Amino acid sequence: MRASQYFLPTLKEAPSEAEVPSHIFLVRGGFIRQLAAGLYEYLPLGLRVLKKIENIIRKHMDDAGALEVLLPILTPAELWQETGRWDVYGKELFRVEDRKGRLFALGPTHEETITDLVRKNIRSYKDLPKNFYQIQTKFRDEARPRYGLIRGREFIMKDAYSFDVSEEMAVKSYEIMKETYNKIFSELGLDYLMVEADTGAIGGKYSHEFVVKAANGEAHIVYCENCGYAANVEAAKYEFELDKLPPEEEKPLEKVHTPNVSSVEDVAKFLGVSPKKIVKTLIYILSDGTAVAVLIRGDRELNETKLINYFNVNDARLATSEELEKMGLVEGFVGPIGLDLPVYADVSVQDLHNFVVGANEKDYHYINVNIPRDFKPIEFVDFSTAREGDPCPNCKAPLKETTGLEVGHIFLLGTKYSDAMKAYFVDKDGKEKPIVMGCYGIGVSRLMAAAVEQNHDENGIIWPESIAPFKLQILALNMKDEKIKEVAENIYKKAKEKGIEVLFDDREMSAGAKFKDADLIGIPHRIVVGKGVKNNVVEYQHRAKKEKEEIPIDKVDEFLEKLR
RNA sequence: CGGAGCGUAGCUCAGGCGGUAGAGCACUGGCAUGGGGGGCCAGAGGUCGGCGGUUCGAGUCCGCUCGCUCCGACCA
Repeated sequence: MRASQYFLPTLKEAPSEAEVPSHIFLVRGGFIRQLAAGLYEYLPLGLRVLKKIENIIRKHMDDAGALEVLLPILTPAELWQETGRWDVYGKELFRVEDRKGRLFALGPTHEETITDLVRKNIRSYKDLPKNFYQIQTKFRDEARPRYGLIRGREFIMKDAYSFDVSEEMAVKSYEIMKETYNKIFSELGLDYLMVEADTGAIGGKYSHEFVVKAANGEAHIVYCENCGYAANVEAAKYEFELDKLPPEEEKPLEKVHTPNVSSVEDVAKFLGVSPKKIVKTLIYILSDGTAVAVLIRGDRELNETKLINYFNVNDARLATSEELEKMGLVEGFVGPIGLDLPVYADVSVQDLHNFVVGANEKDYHYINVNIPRDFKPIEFVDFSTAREGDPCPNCKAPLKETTGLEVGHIFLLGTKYSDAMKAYFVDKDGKEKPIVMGCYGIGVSRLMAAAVEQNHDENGIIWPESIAPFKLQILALNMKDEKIKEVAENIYKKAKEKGIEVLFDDREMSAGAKFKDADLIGIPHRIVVGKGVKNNVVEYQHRAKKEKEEIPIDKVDEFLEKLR
């Protein structure tokens, strides 16, 4: 491709709305443009990268026996109502109405559609297993789109759905996808982790996330360098047994005056005790309307995902000040003793002795509280958010924490959707059974951003070889110099003949501008044709490296052969 | 959805005391150049996000509204 005939609208300055490296460089390099919040246009250069990513995914999905389909973006509301997600999915679902007033959703994911297709067309165990996938635009009306391609309202996703006769077989399908995903992310050249995850709104029995390590990532991960355990902090088990305080003899319960002292830090300082001996009492309102009290040790953070999962509700939120007041509670001094609410406790509170809680009275706390002498929680549950330094649930070594971008997520769904939508098959024994499902997503457009987050320097992008828009870039530094032009044209012709994807910068611009553009765009291999032609040499440089190498013009052919 | 910031040329931004708008880069034509966004000359480009109000007069003041971004909540 000749740069003079291509479309390279590169920018010298970062657009004011861009904050993170991937957003800045993808816009500056002429890969994407923003149309509106969370909506991006893919320019020719950007689309080349996107297609490369898609094709790597496609190749591995096909190898794994998955079958590509293409489902409508519009999905009838009735399907969403069947599974109940028309209401559960909330405002994130883009809803549209046709001329007759029939409601549709712009698909944010396609469990409903694919399950409908399967229930209408698969009747027998002989038709199973099946795994269908598609690569398509998805729509989610994000409350806060951000970071360019990392979180858009319209984005490209590869979604796959497996259908099996039993959970045992579904686990096999799941394991095949796990392996396939590892192949895909390896080939993409990314530094990633596979982590245990929560299933969230998609639901299901268990799931794994694939997370690309990145400073700007929204996923919080703990991992163990010793045994390889890795999990999203939302899903990571908290190994409290190793974090317990030593046993103590019970002291008598005492109410103490703590004027204007309510936060854990303040109470700890005021009473001269460790935050580990203070127990927070949090009042949560579950989405079914019930209020519960949840206790957690002062140094731990409650994990709402674990709370929601435990109570099996759609949502949970902290009670507001007004609600606390209505219940007769004093904000900042809430405690479990004499509390007229169901009390649950995080495991961090188990076997804790002589601790501090609010006294349900302004400016008073109880000290030397002990379970079960002073109160008794209904149950001890793991509600704690995992964090750096916690013991690994497998091997007890201290966990490390990191942030990353979730680029893939696989779920063993079980029969959640097949039950709701009556997707049944007739088994060998002649009985009708629900099909057991799994679903598997990859954020294709987000991957493009993730690759840049992980591969850039101060001058621009350094594309991994497998997804670079071109493999080779030729810079002719002075197109008015006949010799330079001739040599460059010749190399370009040869590279094309060898089937190398090459971008030939034949534009009539200053040399400096060409170098800057080349660095920004980040094509891995670069041949510079400049004043060296007088000595019959051209220069080779890899985008990721500083060193330059001189190649005699008559050896260029061999050199290109190596690039093939 | 809560909190904050910002909308002026294609891009990045200045002007803000009310008196009819500027820079750099980009763009067009020309010249000289050609190894890291370099130089010179000439030119084109704006209902100052929108609506309404105050005023003789509004980019500037006031109200509303739309858009974009950031922090948080939420979310794959």
